[in-house]
Formats: sequence, structure tokens, C-alpha cells
Amino acid sequence: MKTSEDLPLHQRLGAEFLRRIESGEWPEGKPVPSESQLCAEFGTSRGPVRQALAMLRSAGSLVGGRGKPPVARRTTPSQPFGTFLSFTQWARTIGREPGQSTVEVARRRASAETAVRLGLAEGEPVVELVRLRLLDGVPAMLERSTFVHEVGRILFDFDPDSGSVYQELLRREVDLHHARHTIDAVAAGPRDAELLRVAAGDPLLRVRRLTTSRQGVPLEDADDRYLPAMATFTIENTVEGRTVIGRYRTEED
Amino acid sequence: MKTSEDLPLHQRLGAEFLRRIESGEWPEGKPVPSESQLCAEFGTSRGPVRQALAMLRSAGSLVGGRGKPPVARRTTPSQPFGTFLSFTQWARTIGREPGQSTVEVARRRASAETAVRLGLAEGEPVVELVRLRLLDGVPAMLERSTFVHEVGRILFDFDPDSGSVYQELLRREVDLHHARHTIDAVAAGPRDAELLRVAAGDPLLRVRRLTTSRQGVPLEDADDRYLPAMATFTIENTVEGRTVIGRYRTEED
DNA sequence: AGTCAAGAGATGTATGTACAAGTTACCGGC
DNA sequence: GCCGGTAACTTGTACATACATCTCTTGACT
Repeated sequence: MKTSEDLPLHQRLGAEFLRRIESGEWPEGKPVPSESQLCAEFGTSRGPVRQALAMLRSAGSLVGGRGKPPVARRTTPSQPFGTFLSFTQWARTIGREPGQSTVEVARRRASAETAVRLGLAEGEPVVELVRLRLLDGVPAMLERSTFVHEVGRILFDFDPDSGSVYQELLRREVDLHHARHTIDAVAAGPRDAELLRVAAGDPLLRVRRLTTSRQGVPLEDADDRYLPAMATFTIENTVEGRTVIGRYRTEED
Repeated sequence: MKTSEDLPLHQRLGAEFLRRIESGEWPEGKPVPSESQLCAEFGTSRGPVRQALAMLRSAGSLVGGRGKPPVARRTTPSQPFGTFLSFTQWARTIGREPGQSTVEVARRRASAETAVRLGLAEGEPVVELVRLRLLDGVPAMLERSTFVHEVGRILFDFDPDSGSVYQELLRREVDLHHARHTIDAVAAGPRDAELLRVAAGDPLLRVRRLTTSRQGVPLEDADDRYLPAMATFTIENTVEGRTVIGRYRTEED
């Protein structure tokens, strides 16, 4: 075959099947064509067809089977890594204009806590970045980010008011690969309150983020404090173990 | 074969491989034996071995491949659905003793908001359950749960002080299949403050949960308010799109 | 008309074969 | 000694086949 693209057959089949589900060509809740029919239609053997179906199954777009043909199911897509990591990208996906005003960018020595989290010795140089993040010009989040020096020094060649640090780091081929977000709630401190323009003591949604490279080397330790009125996090999971995550603008439904 | 269990071959292989990774028998970061070696060891063909490896690969326990043998990688396991849904199960996994004192269980008419979320008409009967959840006897979370009547009526035959509502519902074959958790922060109201023994206005971590059946029919709408000192949520994600979630006891690291 | 069993058809599982494509190590030529 | 090509090995992809197991329908029997 190799008509359109040069991808392996089962990947092209998977993409085609997914297109049919999302376009409604294979209606949600109704059984999809049988494997033999698909084999006949694409002139292939059962193997690639089954690989493609397995892919969709693990993504949750197909359920059922065993005796009867599986049924299609449209699923809410998980937000991609970049969207979840970058405030700028996230803001755009929810149709808002991101903004930022840098409070501070400084090279200093790692505090005890930070050193532990970043796997450094206390006193090693790190780069701290504090920015107030805006949505459509309104304060939404206060970001305190600490980078290991090797990564952070890039920031001195970069104007953090001009856009996405995340994209700049990617462009410089920093291997941001894995992130762990820990979510809790804190009361706004005096500094938080002043910058976010709320009263001291008001509840904030805090996300501490540890970003690491592919090998697990810590690169960034961040403390983001959101106004609860501006953003929420969602987790969707099922008994089968599929999980999708998202960050959304807060709004009453 | 069928020596030990009656599971399909590739599932037994997958379980065995996973055991070897987690036990360190296949050290992290080092290549695992080649497919042919595994075939020889287990006296099977390449198919089941590859299925098992694919399973581990999609779970993130194996990386690499194509030409060189894949590399083992221990991953933090995602908490299973039940652990994430049930306070009782969760408490046990972190080595604490769960407890609860029921504040109220009542059959009443759905408010406008609740009706929307549960997909009911305003005024339809629902069952509301309010419980204070404890960890080792200390207040940790205030749970306000609203069930559709068909599910909630089960609760009248059940003592909610005696343990896990979730397990009871499963036992009665209620099809709890899918849950969406929305996380934000709120200030403790007077009632929250009194029950959780904090000051009014203190920050609480709020998780609103909509639990649905396999077909997507809403069954439960809940509002859980955690003391931030007692629990945090974590999200781990990678560029490849794998996501694992967890709820943990708060502790300084 | 109702019930149960057989059978057709579907997916799940497993084997064997073949070739393509990538990685590594070795070995000879310069 | 360095470089480059080749050979061996590994995984990725694809096909053909066979049988197990489950579902649903059909049809015969009661």
C-alpha cells in the first residue's frame, strides 16, 4: 500500500479508525464492523487490524468485545504534557490571553528544602523566578519557580515577560520529560495577597511541581498558587485504570 | 502448560515480568533479556512474550527498543480506582485507621444545582449523606454526598458509620465505573469549621466528584473538603502521555 | 407458544514464518 | 591507530493458520 504516508500499517489503521469514531462515522454506542470486514476493506490480515483496535481499546475509545464486536465510545482527551505544564499554552487552549509580570529573577544559593527536592547540596547555585501570571490581564496565579543552575542560566538570556519559559527551554533542547504535581490548599501569605490582590488568609490552590529529565534528574521545583476562582484541576478515572487529567478555568456549571 | 493459574499465557508472562522488574531481578536501567531468550525460557512462541512486553511498555515499565533490548524502569503505580474513590480503602493503604461519624443521612428533593449535575429534574428525590471522615480518630475530611434515589435508598439499609459506603454499593452491584474529580480550594464555612475543628475562613482542599455508571448515567455528586494538612493529590505525567494519579497523606519531605 | 440445544459467527489466544529496520561488535584496509 | 563496512543479533511489522471461548440466532422439540 503505502499510499498516503510512510507510517506502519497498524498505525495508519488506528488513525483511520479513530477518525471514524470522532467523526461519528462509527456512531457512539454502536458496534463497529467486525475484524474480518475491516480486513476485507483494507486488504490486510488480522494482525494489524487487531493492533489498531487494541490501541483504541487502551485509549478507551473502544469497549466490550469477546464474542460481540466492540462498541465505539468518544472520550474526553487528556490534555497534552505541554498544555499541562505551560501556563501560556494552557491559557490559549481555554481561549484566554496569557500575560505575566516578572517580580524577580535571581541567581542565589539553594535553601535546605529546595536543595533536597532538586537533589542538590545546600548552597549550590540555583535560579529563582517569581512571576505573576495573568488571564486577560487579571491576576490568576503566582508562580515561584526554582531551576537548577544549568537550566536557569538560560533565563538570563531570555525576557520572562515576553512569553513562555517552557517553550524557550524546549527550544534550547532542555529535556523536560516528566512532571509531578502535588496539589493542596494554603492560606494567602502577605506577599501572595498583595500580588494577587486578595486578602491575606484567603484560600489559594497550590500546585507544587517537580519537573525532571528523561533520566529522572530534577530540573525545576515550582510552587504555583492559583486563585480558586480562576482555575481548577480535574482528574477522570475509570475502573479499567484509564486516567485523564486537565486544568480548566473555573466556572459554575 | 496451565501450571499455576488459569489465566491466558501472555497475562501470566506479563505478571511475571512485572514481578521481576519490581523485585529488582531485572535491574532498573539495564536491558531486559531478549525476546528469543524469554521464548526459550518459558517455552512459548514470540506472540505472548511480545503481548506481555507491550503491556508493560504501555504501563511505562519498559522503555526503548527497536534494535536494542528494552530497558526496565520502575514506575510509581497509579492508585487503583477503588483506592481513589473510597476514603476507607485509601486510609488503609497509607497505614491509617479510617473512621467516620455520620452527621446526616436524609431523603430530600434535589436542589437546582444538584439536579443539573445529576441530570435530574429539580425536586426529584435524592439521598444526601454528610459524614465527617477521620484518620486515626482525627478529623480529616468533611464529605457531602448526594446520590440519585435509586442508589441512595440502599443507604437506608446500611449503617454509614460501620464502614465503606463504596464497598457496600459495589456489593449491591451498583455499577460505579467512572469518576470525575474537580479540585479547588475554598474557605471553611461556619459548619465546616465547627466539624473539622478549624477556624472559619481557613483554607480547605475541595474535591467535587461526579460518579457515573458505565453508560455515563450520574449516580453520585459529592463535595469533599479536606484539611490540607491531612491529604494532598498528586498528578504525574510525561511527554509520552502516561498519567498516574494518587492521593497521599500530607507530609513534609 | 415456550424452551433448550445446536450452530454460525465473532473475538481471544497461540504458533510459525518471513522480512524490514535498527544497533552493536568485529575485522580488515588505509 | 583510525575509519568504515559488514555480519550478527535484536526488535518491529506483517501474514497465515488453528483452536478456544463467548454471543446470538435459528430451529427443532415439548
